[in-house]
Amino acid sequence: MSHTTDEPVDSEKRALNFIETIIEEDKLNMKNGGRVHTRFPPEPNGYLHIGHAKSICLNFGMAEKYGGKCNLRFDDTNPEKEETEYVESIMEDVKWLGFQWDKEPYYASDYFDQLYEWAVKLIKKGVAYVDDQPQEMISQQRGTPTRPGTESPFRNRSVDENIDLFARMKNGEFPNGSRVLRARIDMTSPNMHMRDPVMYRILQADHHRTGDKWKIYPMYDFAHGESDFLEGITHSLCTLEFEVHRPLYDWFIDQLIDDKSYRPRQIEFARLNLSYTVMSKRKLLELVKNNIVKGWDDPRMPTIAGLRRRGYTPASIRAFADRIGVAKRDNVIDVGLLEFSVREDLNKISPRVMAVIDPVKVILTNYPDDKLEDIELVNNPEDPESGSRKVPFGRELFIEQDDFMVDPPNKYFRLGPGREVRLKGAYVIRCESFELDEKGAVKTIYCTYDPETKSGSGPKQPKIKGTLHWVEASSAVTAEVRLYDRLFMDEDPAGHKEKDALEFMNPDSLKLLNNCKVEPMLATVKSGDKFQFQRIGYFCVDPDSATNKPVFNRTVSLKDNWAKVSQKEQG
RNA sequence: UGCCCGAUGGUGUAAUUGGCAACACGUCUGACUCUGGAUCAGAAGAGCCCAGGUUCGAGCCCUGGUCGGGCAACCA
Repeated sequence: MSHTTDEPVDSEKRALNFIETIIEEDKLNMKNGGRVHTRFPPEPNGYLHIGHAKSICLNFGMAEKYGGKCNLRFDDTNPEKEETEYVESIMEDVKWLGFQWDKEPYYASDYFDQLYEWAVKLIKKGVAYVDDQPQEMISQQRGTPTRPGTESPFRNRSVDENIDLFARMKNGEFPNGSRVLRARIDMTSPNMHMRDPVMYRILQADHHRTGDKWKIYPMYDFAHGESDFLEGITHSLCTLEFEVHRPLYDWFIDQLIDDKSYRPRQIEFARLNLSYTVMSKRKLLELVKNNIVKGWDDPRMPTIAGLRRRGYTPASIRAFADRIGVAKRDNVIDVGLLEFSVREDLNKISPRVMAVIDPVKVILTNYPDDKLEDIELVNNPEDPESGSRKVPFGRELFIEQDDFMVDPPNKYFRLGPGREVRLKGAYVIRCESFELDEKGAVKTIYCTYDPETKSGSGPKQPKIKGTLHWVEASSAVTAEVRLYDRLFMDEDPAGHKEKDALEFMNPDSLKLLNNCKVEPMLATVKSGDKFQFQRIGYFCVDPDSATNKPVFNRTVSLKDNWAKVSQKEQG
């Protein structure tokens, strides 16, 4: 009963998921020679999203865990929707997630010749025929889930006639849509997919790889199982909606291949749903087309490109995929879990910096006018290797508006008239007075500092509850910060029968802050750089940045207990 | 009136394959803290969709329901 080889390296005897259980059984029984070969088979007609990431992690993960291989295969059987642009973005995303496919990417279109040959073989066997009927007629004859279909009048054509017609379809002798090749199975099958499914349609369209070579294209159902077979796939992992297709795939292979020593096995799992977002390509496309977001890589999008721009790390997405598990029941995963996964990773790796996103000026009335001193700050307390840096400190500073209240409640550990607070890494200051502008907003806060309390070296180190982050005014760099929130206000925006998801858009999903003050070092930051803005959250440099004009995307906020406490107090 | 899946704390996933339900996130306490972060310690929360049956014993097996999802593109 011992699993002879390939025990998972990460030890931790975590329970197996149902797919791992199947794979281990298959290996034990030496099915397909005990090999494990999976594949990730996207259609290049859109950008990958977090749901695909689940599938990618699963497919590549199983191959990795069991010492097998995983192919990247583009299911490009519909030339009307597919483009090279998508092929490239998909490859980029898979690599970025940290996976390497076996050899070169595969394409279903590489098999068009083989598929054609196989179709002819099925015709010769008498299990495929050309149907001259229009689409509507075929669809009508298919019946409904509860009513059997009826047979096409062309179903019993001679093999010769079928061969001839199919060849002429291929040669482009017939207009689009005028004829199809169908499998001859069973029009009364309780499984709709077995009711003489279409195998080939006439489509005089240029294909992104085969150009104008083909006038007919195979349907996904006829290409997919065969592609798996041709690549030696052992475990074909896909989402639940293909469960009812499986008998068809098996039927095709059994008709085509007599030697039963090797067969791919399809295993279906439930697709990922994330709360407060939509996951279908169609809906995501709608968001892009209607300019609700700024593109496929808008940081609010659940696309891989969007998450990347938002500041998510590959490791965090892999950890997320790992945590959500795989099963067959419908699920809606709390976005909070995704957020937890980034925080966990970013907490370990991101340098802490000082940034005030909603600044208010503080003047230290007893601090020398022209003096600037260097304050030494630790880069990342979670990572001793990360060292420290110097940040200027002076008489005029910025702190966060939120960190000052004219009339603060008891549990507010920050600044207010007469209150004391520590400036991170620097001194304890005391608020003596403040000044309001015409609108009644706090304009300037006047404080005194206690030179004896300098962080570390000062003789006085009083216990102070509140510590604030700050930025020295004269050296501060002005930055733009983009605060993102969930795109939808409903937990399951696509789950309403009578309402469109777009009715649940969150009007505040993007908040632009143009006058943020950040420490000098951040003037020369690079796109993609990640930081923790002390006490605020994790931020990532957006490609829109320029030297001295950095733009930061908020990846995720820090957990905020004060927000909870203050909310409770308000009732 | 058809066929195929599924049903375990708020969410997701487990249960050595019949022996009184575990883990993660979340929630709540408390400790610690120059990030109200992190970390650490602890707690609450399901009696496993329902009803029968098999069994000494069932979340795991059987039967019948209920509820949820999928299936009727010349899409994938």
